[in-house]
Amino acid sequence: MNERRPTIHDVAARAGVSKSLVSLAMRGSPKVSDASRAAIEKAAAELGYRPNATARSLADSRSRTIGVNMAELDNPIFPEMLGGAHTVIRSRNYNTMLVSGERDPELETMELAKLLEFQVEGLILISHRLPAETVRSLADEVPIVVLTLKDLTGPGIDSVVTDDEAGTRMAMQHLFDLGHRDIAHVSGGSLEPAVVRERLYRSEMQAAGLESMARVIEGDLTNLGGLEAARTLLREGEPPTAIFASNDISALGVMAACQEFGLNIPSDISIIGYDGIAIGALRTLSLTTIAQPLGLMGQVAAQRLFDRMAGTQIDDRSIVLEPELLTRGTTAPPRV
Amino acid sequence: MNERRPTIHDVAARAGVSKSLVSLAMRGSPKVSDASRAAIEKAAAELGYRPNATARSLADSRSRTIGVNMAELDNPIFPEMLGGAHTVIRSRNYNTMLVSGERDPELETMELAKLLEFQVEGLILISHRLPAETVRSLADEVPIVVLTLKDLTGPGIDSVVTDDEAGTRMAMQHLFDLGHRDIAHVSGGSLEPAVVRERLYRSEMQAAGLESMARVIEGDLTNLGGLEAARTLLREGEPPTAIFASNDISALGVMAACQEFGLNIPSDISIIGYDGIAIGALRTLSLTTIAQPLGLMGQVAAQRLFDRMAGTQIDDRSIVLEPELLTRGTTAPPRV
DNA sequence: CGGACTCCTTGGAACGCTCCAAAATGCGCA
DNA sequence: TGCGCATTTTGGAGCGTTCCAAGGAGTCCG
Repeated sequence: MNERRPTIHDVAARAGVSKSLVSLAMRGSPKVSDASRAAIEKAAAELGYRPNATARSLADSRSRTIGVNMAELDNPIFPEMLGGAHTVIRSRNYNTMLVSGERDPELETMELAKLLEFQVEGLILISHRLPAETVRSLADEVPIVVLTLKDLTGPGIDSVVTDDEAGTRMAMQHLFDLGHRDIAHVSGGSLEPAVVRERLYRSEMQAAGLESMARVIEGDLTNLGGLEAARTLLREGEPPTAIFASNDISALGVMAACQEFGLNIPSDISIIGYDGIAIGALRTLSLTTIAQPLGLMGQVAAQRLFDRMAGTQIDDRSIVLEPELLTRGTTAPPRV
Repeated sequence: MNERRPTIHDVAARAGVSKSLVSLAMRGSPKVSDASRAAIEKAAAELGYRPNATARSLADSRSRTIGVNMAELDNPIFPEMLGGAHTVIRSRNYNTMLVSGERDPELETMELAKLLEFQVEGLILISHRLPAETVRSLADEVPIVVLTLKDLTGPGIDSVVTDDEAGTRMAMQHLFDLGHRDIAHVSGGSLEPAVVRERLYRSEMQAAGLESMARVIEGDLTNLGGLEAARTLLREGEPPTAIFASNDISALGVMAACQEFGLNIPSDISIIGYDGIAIGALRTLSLTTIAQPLGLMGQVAAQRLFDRMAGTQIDDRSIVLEPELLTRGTTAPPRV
């Protein structure tokens, strides 16, 4: 491997100028004469010089790095959001430092601490399991944007979510429009978006005068959870004509259970999910769903962060994006 | 937001000791007396002191950071590998800096340059589009582990792959064992693993005396590519009894095409993929496949990198892991 | 009671860069 | 030729750590 890497001094010596001038030249300052610039560039190229970003960060106390936390890698909505954020971060010439807390709050706290030690200038939490208090205290040191959860507020904290109430209404309306009345819901546990979706499911059923038909089976936003929930439901007796699942991967589990019970989708039973994960579009699955603009959410989150960092005085708030109904192959009118 | 962050000096002043002693204490040196340690810890806690990793990196010229490049986020095998690598990196108390070149060699080169400026101590390339020469010159500055491609060798470069020849043989053997003879292959373009799989498909057909039945339709490792390829194949006339697709996401496209043509999977036609992506296990899909140990590959890659960084004198080489046949629901004996 | 240890503690240099005030250079013009 | 001004260039201080050689404080023993 290499010996010591060339520094700005080496370049300066070789080009016959001072280190300060090299520094200026490397950053493209207009103050450098053409002759000097040429000499410096030549020397740098010959030496294979690479600026040391660590030293630079220290000197001007800007790390040009954004920290991103992703609690779980296995639900594809998170990598999709990451992709969006990443694009914006890169376009600003910043770097992304990624950590993952693996759903363990303690581990997560440690990982975030490391990010702060690296002087990240902003933090994006793509799903997290931290107590609100912890997040608030982090926000004291660096601006934070939280994705998918809006209940968490405080100085320096923004959130980017989609309008889950509207989305759920769209899902229910779609089923109502098709003629469904016996609609069950596979819920998603106690995380905020799942709670909202469940609440709206109930209120929509009620508003349609179908209160008595409302059935909620407990799921957990995983494929297996959806499978088990749907099995439980279908064992109970008369299947509903449609199932609204709290998210897409659990909807896929629901689909599997229906097939196990010999139900044809969508002719015997309709299924609608929530999220709009890319694989749902696979022809093999063709899952009707309420799509969140996942990539866009990531982008907006990053943009917001940069706004904050620029010091623009802005209110802490939730940015709410609109979901969209993607009508695909798993929903149809109920059998008459 | 915060004012100036407290530094080691502030802690020292408050605890009534020298900055050097604080430095020692922060790193848990046994040389510090209990009394001093207690005082320092108290002062640090009161001030909310956080060590500055940037300064530390500069001082001891170790960034404790690994750079990871991921050319594409959309094939789920890459996040799965990332997860594995991530676990190991974290367990060594290192950080992960993630970049993505979006399949654009030029962009990729720039992103990698940034990583090097940040003084990453090692580089993991989870898929990349760089010319061999570029990678070799990077390897001159920092150890590199390349995932999924083994043709790239050179000083300081390791690779982690699975045995694609063995895997393809397993796939073909599985189909032969079921009684298939008319087996087609949806290929995957010119990237190394796809090329190997195609070559082995041909040689296995030949070895089984089925040379004349071998049919290869060009795919590109995407869902859509698989769909189109299978459509082309099925339009041609008599469908094969089985299709071996070069990877899982294209296999899912193949499945969709078969369904379009009214073929029942697996009773009319068997399909086998390659990779072992998590969603293939979804009950709804139940894709038979040759699984690569994706998470493990990431782990091994990271481990290898740390071995290198530790300076252990080791040969440049490919680490070859074994694939595994996952018999699921898309393969069965051919209709007689 | 002095010296030799051991155990703690310390200040200063160094890491590679940016920032700044000040110095050097060049140029036009009287 | 000399002066003022704009343009380039420079050395030194500083960013927050770690490392190191050296200094102080005890302790033990002869």
